[in-house]
Amino acid sequence: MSEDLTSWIQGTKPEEEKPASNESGPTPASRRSLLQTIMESFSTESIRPDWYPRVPKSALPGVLLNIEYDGQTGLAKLKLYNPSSMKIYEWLDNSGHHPYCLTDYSRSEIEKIKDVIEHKGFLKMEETTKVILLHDKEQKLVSIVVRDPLAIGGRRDSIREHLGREHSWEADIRYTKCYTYDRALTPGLYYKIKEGNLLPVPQKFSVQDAKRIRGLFETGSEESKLVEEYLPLFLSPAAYLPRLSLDIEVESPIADRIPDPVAAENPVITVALSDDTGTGVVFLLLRSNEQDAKEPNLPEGVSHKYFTEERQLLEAVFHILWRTPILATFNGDNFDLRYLVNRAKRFGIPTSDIPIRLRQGLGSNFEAHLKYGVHIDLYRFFNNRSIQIYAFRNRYREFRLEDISQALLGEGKRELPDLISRLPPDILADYCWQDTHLTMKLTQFDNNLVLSLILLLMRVSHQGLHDLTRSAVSNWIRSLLYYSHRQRGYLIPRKEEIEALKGKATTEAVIKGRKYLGAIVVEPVAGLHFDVTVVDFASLYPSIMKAYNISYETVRCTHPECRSNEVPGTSHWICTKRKGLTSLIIGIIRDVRVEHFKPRSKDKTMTETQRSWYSVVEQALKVFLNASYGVIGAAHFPLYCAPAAESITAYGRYAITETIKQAESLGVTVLYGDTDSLFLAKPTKEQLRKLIDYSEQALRVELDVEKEYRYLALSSRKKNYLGVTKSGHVDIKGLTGKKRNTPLFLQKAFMQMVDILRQVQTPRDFSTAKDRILRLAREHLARLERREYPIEELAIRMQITKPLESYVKTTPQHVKAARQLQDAGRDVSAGDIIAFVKTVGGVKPVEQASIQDVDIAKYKDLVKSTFEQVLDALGIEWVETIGIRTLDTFFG
DNA sequence: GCGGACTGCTTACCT
DNA sequence: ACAGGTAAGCAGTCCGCG
Repeated sequence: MSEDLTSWIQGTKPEEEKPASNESGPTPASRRSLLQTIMESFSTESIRPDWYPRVPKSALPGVLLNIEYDGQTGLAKLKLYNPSSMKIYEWLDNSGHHPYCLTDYSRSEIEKIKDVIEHKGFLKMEETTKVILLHDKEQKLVSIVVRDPLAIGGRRDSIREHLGREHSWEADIRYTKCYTYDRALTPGLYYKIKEGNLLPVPQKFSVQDAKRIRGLFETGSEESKLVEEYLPLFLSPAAYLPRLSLDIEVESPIADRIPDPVAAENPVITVALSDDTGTGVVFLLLRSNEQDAKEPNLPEGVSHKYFTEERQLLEAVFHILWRTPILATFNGDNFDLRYLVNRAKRFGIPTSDIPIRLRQGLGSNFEAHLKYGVHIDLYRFFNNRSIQIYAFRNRYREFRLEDISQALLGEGKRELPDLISRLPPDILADYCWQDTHLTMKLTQFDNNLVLSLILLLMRVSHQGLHDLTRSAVSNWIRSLLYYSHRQRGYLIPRKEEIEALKGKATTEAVIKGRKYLGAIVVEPVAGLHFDVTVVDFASLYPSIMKAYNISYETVRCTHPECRSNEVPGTSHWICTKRKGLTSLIIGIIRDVRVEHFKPRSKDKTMTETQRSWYSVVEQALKVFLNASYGVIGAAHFPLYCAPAAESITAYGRYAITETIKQAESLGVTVLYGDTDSLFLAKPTKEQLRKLIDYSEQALRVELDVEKEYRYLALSSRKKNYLGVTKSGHVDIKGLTGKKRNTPLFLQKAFMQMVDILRQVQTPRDFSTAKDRILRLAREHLARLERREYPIEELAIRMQITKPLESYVKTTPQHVKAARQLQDAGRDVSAGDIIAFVKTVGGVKPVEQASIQDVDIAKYKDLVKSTFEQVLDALGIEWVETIGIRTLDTFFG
């Protein structure tokens, strides 16, 4: 398609280039403030700058941030960001690329379909040859090229409808994606505009890293070819991107009710903006009775400005947003930016002066795009489950700015002394500034981890920032795989084709309603165990995909001679003739992560900056790896293939059961295990080595020593244990005391118990620990009896996961409480966490309850079951803990 | 009319 | 809109009970 771009990525020598462009960019300390620079234009320029859009014939290198479709010209539009000048440039496609789809009809057959040939968007037909992976053959197809994306799909009379779905391929890929893949674009890397053309800017990166990574793969292998494509993505430094953050406050006369961003009925009273150098500004609306307001006390570098007219305040904000290259908000998509737009409309500010474009996203979500720059809504990014779990290891468990910043920054929001509407400007300024400041800090902590991660994920998935930060991991993987199909000339199959050819799963899941059998959880040996070694398979499922060549096209392939290559425990077989694409890609990512980036991210001989970069790459790759198996087994995924997913878990079960057998034959007792891990009782070095060698040789998966416990407390419950490592770190898994819905008083009591256990060194120490735990439990039961805890600490906090009215089968307690809140006039929507207490008659929302309402007996039961999970494992009976005599007192 | 046994629903967790 | 497996608590149902 585009020779210049692809050839560079394939590794031909890039043209000479000055190195300036691939520096990480000026750091905040050494450059001028972005916000200040923008505000200097206040006096000389109008709201919307006359230079917008900036579409130069030649421009400094910039990071490719976004790929959009320009409705006016009907062309793909790229946004590039040059960090030194802090300016965005646009580039419109000049290659004549057009939307298209593929069909198996011949030219002459198509000519008979008048609705296609005479379609107003129809341009031309082109013959092309594609590889059909499902049938391992080549096929001639016709590409139908059209003027605009809607001619292909999205309307009732679109071409794909006239061809018939079963005769059209690749007809539901968004045009911006289609363009990205065909032009081999990598968002997150540097490009430049030269004489009107877009050119990649080669990045210099560590020769040593490149050499080491190349060394992981056999010369001439498919892996070694593909890894050349990946090297620039993994190794080019992430640019430092100057940026702004924003937060607004809106007057709201009713307590507990968030102002409606659609109606936008109430005035915007405060807007705070910050840049990454710590420079900030707070705009304040002075209401009539506030003319002698107290001056706000803001940090150095943060100024404030009063407005008496709201319209002027909005216009000042818009003036800044027209010049903002990257804007970070927290929930700006659905609140701040949306509110600003709708509020501006009420004032009659012309649309052409509003720097924000709102778009309906999935569900009830809105998206707010900046017309000039790009907008990251951190709320949406942190809400991404893969980011929460894999990148941030579940460090935050709720998604409010308060929770996330406390967890990641150790700093929270300002406390509100009163309703927003009743606060004087100086307090509002401080409150609003803090939110803006936290939002900025979330993009900066750990060496700009969040932005670097976003850039890496953009590169690997070949998606622009806007889509990347707003879509889930299945989307990222889909994009990665579609890109590879296009690059290699493979036809992207339709979902129905895969299902029709491969069929359904053949095993039966343990859980009713699931599609196939999953992992094995070993029955724990209840009790206290000293000196336990945990071994686990490194990235088990990705390793299996790699080692056993599992992809949608290789499972149940069409070659009769492959049928003998059976998957244990299933009726499936795997291709022996062709390497699967998913298997190839995931295999490379696995090897590069496990063998290169992960060890280096922990290597103490590296500088901190180096380690942090290795760690970013490692985390980004982990996200793709961890989800790669899941998406194949997800029915909505376009490359869904149940037999492939089922084959992966089947090999997983095979690996763990064979390893258990081997351990036992070596004389090692297996105490517990889950999916890819085994807990071994006092194994010797020799036994461990033999076990690790065995899995490598016989199973072709890597087994590593994961950790060593001084002691491990196992109850008879699976997925429940407490282990103390040799270094004194306590691992707690699955225990009630750690769950977020456990009342706070009990979480604290539980942590006190954990602290007692942390100090245990030898079996002898347990009798002291036992006494102390006994006293602890008694103390808390007595305090309950005396109703000493603040009622908030007794609250059970549970999430409403769907709209309240769709709880029709049963009415769980948190839903009862939520309905009471609703009756009292509060909005409750999916995702909200409801805090309630158990009362004698039922439940009450914590806001409506007093300590006297609380049903103490129910809370004692909770204490009992929480403590029991640990005591069980220590061989202590609860009755024994409380003491026979006191039992009557407490449970009489 | 009531309690125990049972199933199903819901949430939060583990890998 | 990544998967399946497990624990826990409660809601709702059925059954037996002179």
